[in-house]
Amino acid sequence: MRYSKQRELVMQQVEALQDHPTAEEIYENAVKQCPGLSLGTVYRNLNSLVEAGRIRRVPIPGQADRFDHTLRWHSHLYCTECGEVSDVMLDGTMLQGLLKDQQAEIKDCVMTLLGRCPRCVGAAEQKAAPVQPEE
Amino acid sequence: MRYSKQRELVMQQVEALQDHPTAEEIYENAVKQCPGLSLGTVYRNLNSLVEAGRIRRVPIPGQADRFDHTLRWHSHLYCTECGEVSDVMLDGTMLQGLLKDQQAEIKDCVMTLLGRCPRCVGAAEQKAAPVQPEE
DNA sequence: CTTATTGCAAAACGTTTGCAGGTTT
DNA sequence: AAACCTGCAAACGTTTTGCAATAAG
Repeated sequence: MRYSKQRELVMQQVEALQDHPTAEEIYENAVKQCPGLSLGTVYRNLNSLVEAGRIRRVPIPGQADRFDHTLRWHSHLYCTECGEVSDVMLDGTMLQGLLKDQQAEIKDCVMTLLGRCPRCVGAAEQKAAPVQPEE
Repeated sequence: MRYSKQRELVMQQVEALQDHPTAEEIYENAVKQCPGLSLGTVYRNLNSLVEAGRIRRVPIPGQADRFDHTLRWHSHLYCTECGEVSDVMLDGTMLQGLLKDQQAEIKDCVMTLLGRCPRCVGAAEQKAAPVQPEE
């Protein structure tokens, strides 16, 4: 990955705006320091930074993705009242307690695991070729 | 909620297609039994069925929402290889073990909790009026 | 008869992409 | 000079919406 002023600026903004900004918010702040910057470039750079593992993507169901400078594993609480997204430190054993938490009022939990299903893992073991490989 | 042929058909399809269908897939199957049905109507009915608690929405990051007839709490595994979405029975204490599961290979976990953050819960307790209430 | 629901088409939304020109190495 | 990166604008896929017509209670 080659250096670019725009990418470093995007990286800086994700670090500066600690409140899980959207691409749009990052753009609005970054364009002040780099007039002419385009939203498309912000999206492209967010994608490469996520791919490079320098930032994390935080998908909020039904809304624009948000981005997070914190790399360590954690969940997010989207407040259905004020719309704020806050960090929730969570490592498995804490989940059960969390769901009964007194402070936050958890109404629902949207969790999607990404990985390979048992069928694909099994297929790879046996033939080193996956079931229905795609793009 | 008034009865409608289209809504019951959508409900039927979500129950029949157990593999977490998208709105598009539900439409393609339903239109066979109801020529002239429109995709907009399918979306509208999926929304009211979710709101009524008769079905569940399953958001897959970066993809179209899927829908699920199972109401009890569970997570979903989106296989990054074959694209299939399967159910994962999961109740807190199982999470830690699951993340080290031998069968499925979990690469990432996208979890968003929905609820009210401590600030909003606190505000409601004190003044019975929330911080920045919205729609 | 009143009002929810429909089909249609247009638009909204977040995001990606093709291209021609500019920047980095 | 080669490859990458940019701005711009157009296009994308998913979902929502305004409207006049239809169907349910």
